[in-house]
Amino acid sequence: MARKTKAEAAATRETLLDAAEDMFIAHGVARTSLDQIARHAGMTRGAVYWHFKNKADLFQAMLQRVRLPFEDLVKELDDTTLDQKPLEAVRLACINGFAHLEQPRYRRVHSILLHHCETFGDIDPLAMQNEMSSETCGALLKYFNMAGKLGQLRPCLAPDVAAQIMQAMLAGLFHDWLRNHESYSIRREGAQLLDTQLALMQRTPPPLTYR
Amino acid sequence: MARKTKAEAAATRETLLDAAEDMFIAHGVARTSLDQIARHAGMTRGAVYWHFKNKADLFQAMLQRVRLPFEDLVKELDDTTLDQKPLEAVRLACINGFAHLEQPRYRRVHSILLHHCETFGDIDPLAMQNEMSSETCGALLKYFNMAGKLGQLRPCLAPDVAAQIMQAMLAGLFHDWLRNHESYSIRREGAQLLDTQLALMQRTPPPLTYR
DNA sequence: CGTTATCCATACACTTTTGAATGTAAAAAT
DNA sequence: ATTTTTACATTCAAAAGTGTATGGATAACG
Repeated sequence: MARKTKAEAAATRETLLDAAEDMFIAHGVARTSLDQIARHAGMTRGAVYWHFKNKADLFQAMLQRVRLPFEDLVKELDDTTLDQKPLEAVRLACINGFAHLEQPRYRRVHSILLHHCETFGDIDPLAMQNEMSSETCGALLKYFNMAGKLGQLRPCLAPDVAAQIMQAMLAGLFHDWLRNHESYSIRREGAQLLDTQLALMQRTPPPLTYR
Repeated sequence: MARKTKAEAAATRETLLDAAEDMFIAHGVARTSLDQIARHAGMTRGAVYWHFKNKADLFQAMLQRVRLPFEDLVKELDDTTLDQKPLEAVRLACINGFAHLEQPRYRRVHSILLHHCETFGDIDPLAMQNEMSSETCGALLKYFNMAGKLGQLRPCLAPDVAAQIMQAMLAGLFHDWLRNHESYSIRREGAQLLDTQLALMQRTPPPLTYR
């Protein structure tokens, strides 16, 4: 086989990861062999074993293309006036997250992580989910604590419970949407649920139209 | 091998299913072979292939031991005074569901279904999750509609949105707890989140202690 | 009491997948 | 210009898993 240039080699690596996503979504991680991935990318297993140590290594490389921690979603907003409006910061960060998730690559990889793989090799998707979950909940707690101190939460609502509720709702919505993303848009549905929930939580809910 | 009595044969069948749960939890469905299941049950693959057609058949048999639709959780309450208190019906049904889930077998099988298996054979866990989800959401919608008609919901809260929010929160809580059930009790945490959420949703929230 | 169907172990053939070894033509380094 | 890596394809050996066929002891049945 003729040697490729550095750029070409990097491109084939990406091609392999794309093919892996395809196959993982279609048949699950465990049920797709490295040969199937290579064939779907128009190559052979030689290419796979050149770029990746094994299946787990390829899987990890695939995940590293889509990291998005909650705090980064907040930072992307870059709005200093949000310091006095923590609930609005949460809202915008979530909406920003929804927008990210509608990008095919993000959606697909997260779908694989949550719904199309189980523990294998040295990688544990459940541990990753726990990390994501606790990190999100911690960030939410920070903002709800601020909201509590600023008197923007309803008095009957403890900040930590608010954070847990919001975390659970987002996770549930996330899971549900990933299971059938073609049936609705998470930007629209998510925004509606999010706005309603935040309206229920804050001290003086603005008049939301019942429709 | 000597033939067993009918009762003994039925017992070995249960033993095999128990062993399958163990191995599925420990190593995932795809990564456990029928031989590993048989050995863990103190038998050989002959027993497995006698009682089940193949791995998918065994998997389905395992699932059939734990069905619990939301409507059944309501029926188990058997309280006719609940007709005028739909939100209380939802609350009790959820709490009843939490109690069910703390039974080891229920918890383990649902954990397998949600976190330790991917599509294989002719069974599709995602389709099952969609069924569970839509069924739960439909039941919730029924009760929130009643609550709406009875004027027990806050005016800014549309019943269908309320059902979706509640469904998402329950699903998220469910997923999170199944990932680390040893770190907290879903009966306690679930009840707290549930009560708070329902208090936020109903028209005249009772004074909840901030603590 | 004799026959048969059951319950499970054992053995065998087959497929799938993996990891490593080898080959090779061209890009890069010297 | 020569040498050395690189970027794969091809081939090979080994392991693991599956489904089936067969055997054997005995419970169940008439």
